[in-house]
Amino acid sequence: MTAAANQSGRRSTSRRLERAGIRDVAAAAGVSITTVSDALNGKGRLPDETRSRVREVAERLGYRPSAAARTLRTGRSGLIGLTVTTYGEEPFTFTEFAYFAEMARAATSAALGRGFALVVLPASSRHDVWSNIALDGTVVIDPPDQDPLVTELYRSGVPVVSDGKPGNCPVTAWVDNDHEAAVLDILEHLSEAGARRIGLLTGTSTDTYTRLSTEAYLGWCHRVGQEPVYEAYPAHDPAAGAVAADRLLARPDRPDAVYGLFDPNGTDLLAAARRYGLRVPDDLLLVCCSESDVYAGTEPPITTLSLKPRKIGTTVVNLLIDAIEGVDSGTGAAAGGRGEGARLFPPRFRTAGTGPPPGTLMPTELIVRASSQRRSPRRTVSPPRTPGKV
Amino acid sequence: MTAAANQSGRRSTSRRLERAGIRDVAAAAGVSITTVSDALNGKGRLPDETRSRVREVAERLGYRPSAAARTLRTGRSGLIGLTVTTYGEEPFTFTEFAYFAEMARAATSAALGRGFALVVLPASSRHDVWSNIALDGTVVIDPPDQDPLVTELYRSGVPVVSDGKPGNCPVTAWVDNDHEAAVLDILEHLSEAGARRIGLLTGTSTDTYTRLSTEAYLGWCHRVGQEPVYEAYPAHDPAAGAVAADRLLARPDRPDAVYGLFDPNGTDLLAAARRYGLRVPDDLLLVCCSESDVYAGTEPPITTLSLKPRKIGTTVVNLLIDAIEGVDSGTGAAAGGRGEGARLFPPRFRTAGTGPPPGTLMPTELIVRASSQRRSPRRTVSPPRTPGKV
DNA sequence: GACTCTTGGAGAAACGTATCTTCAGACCGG
DNA sequence: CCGGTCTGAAGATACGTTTCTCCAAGAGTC
Repeated sequence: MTAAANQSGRRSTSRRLERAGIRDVAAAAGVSITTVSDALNGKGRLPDETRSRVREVAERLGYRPSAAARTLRTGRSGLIGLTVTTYGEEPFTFTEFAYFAEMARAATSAALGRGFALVVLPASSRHDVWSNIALDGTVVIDPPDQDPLVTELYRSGVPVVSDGKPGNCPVTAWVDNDHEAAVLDILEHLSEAGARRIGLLTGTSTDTYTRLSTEAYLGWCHRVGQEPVYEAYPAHDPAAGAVAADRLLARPDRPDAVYGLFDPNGTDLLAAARRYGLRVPDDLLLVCCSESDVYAGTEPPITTLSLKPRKIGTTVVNLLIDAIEGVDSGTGAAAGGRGEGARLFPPRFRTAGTGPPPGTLMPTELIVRASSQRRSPRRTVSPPRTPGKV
Repeated sequence: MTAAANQSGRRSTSRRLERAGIRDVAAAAGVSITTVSDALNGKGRLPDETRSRVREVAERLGYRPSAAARTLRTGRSGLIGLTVTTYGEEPFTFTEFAYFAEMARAATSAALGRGFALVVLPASSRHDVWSNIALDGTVVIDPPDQDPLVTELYRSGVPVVSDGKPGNCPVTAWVDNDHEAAVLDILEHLSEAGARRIGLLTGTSTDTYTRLSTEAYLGWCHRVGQEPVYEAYPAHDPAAGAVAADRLLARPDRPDAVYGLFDPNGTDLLAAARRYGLRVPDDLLLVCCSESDVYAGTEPPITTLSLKPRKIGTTVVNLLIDAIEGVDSGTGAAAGGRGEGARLFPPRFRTAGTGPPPGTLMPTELIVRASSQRRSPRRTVSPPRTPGKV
């Protein structure tokens, strides 16, 4: 009795109803484990006849390779983390704003298309959950400065791509909109529509989006010679947004045009305007940043800035997977092919060419509707800003 | 030279920069890997001194246990699949409707609280992606009849809990609203507000929600003696929804009250009413099913039915994890502790007590606003229907 | 002083796959 | 007839844990 036969025999007596393993397939097909593995994965040198026979047997037995074993062996899980930011008490904002929802959807779809699946992981989740999952890489949305999580992941060799230009933490790559350009575009658009004093509804948090947008506004005010007129509120609190919108329109130096940085600002501003008897767009021009199409149906329809979350999600995931597959093939070839000599120059992961990580800027889209035009409404689209490496 | 020393020596010379493994920790702490494992996992019998020393060394080396190895050994990945339905061309609806978004958020949060993470997997995704992931269980949203995916998962021993009463496929458990009761509630509410002829805006798809709701409406019409007045459209197409809303109000037998089954119906109906010069609620009473709070701010505010997706998401996940942990401890004890004798009664997974899978009905909430009341608006909440096992 | 318990911990066997290495035989030119 | 190449496939090892089994030494007991 050979060792193999003994093993398979022991298996079959001690556990009956378990899932079929590769050994069972091998035994049933009368070949070795190696042959089964090769046949199923399209590797090795096997005649087509053997290959198809093995496949057939595997199918018949309902064989499903163990993902865990494969991951352990190959070092690849096919899993990508999707980190979502946490605001306040609520577990996480995920889908709080349409932006996240759209972005996550596109990211999931893009990942799936390349054979990866997404694991949703709030940044606030317990460390043990994080480290209990074999991730090939991580997408992180708008990491705060010095994010310890990102830093640890990056240091432990997991590629990290961020949506939103990262502050101080090292990432493999990042993707963001050109927020400054977008804000300047809008301010210019409002000025052309006749605005004399443009106000801003912004947030109190320190994420990149809020910061860059606000700075762009303040810089523009300074250049143009307008006194800044803005209200800031905690963006995660919708009720605070309504209050802030009201406050903005109640000021003695009430603006005649407002840009709101967050999704629900449009309706809030509209409601506030109504309360103060302001007609939009006649007395007040309105633009807000939103991915929602409800603003096409409001009275009047409101001009919105889209950050194109779908494009961003897709790009982020593709960059990440490029890094995952690139890293692995690169070190694999260098370490495997060379032998002892290579030790003099230990392969550095992703550190080759130390410099700022490559960033990509994505164009935004201004969807012009009635709320920001004093003349007849007409729908235009801003020319796409050329995306470029930075 | 002991075997262990030899091994660790070989390791350290051949691979320098790799992550620290449990062996490295053991060597550094001067103990065996068993002790390290026990110390870190709180098992075995070890004095606190040893435990803390090992923990400290592990911390110093930045040791992170390999999730893949752990999963392979324990058979548990800590991963739960979240299947989302696919409509039409788009990859998947996930977050298309606020319902899904809320439900997914609650599910993620609940899972995380119990140490599990969620993997988002469209039902349409390639089979190889599914089988490449080690899932401890799956949440499936509104599975169609005879869903092959669900059937295979269930048969291969993976617990499956569905959101939405499943048609013909076997599941471990399911959770759903009492859609029939909810619709009857609304029809009654509208009747009390003075409606003489109630119309329905429904979908053409065959999912449980659409089917049960429509049937409840038709049954009610039959009982009350009203001729049904409804329009159906493909729910995944927002444009078709607007058209259907228009069509419904353009009919010669125009209803004086409408219930819309899908989220955007409220605004669509409002717009259509405006087009036909109908005042809400004076000429037309309106209710729609939605989780969005934009309907609190419309003119007039619209009464909505909430399906309480958060509760459903939480419940679904908790049921699933209960099943996961229950199953495992059960078979583990039976198979491991008994030895040969147990073979006479092979452990059956989740089949004990063959009958319909346990279902849970969750109460819905009717948020009454101005659109469905002819008198002064007042905000009430329907008494929670008693949830019960079926 | 022989005995049982208890404590602290080591050894080694899985878990199920992928892959590196080896090997037997067929084929082939000289 | 013989060394070499090519084909088809088997053996063995490693991936990094967890856990079952077992052992040595000290503590208590009669």
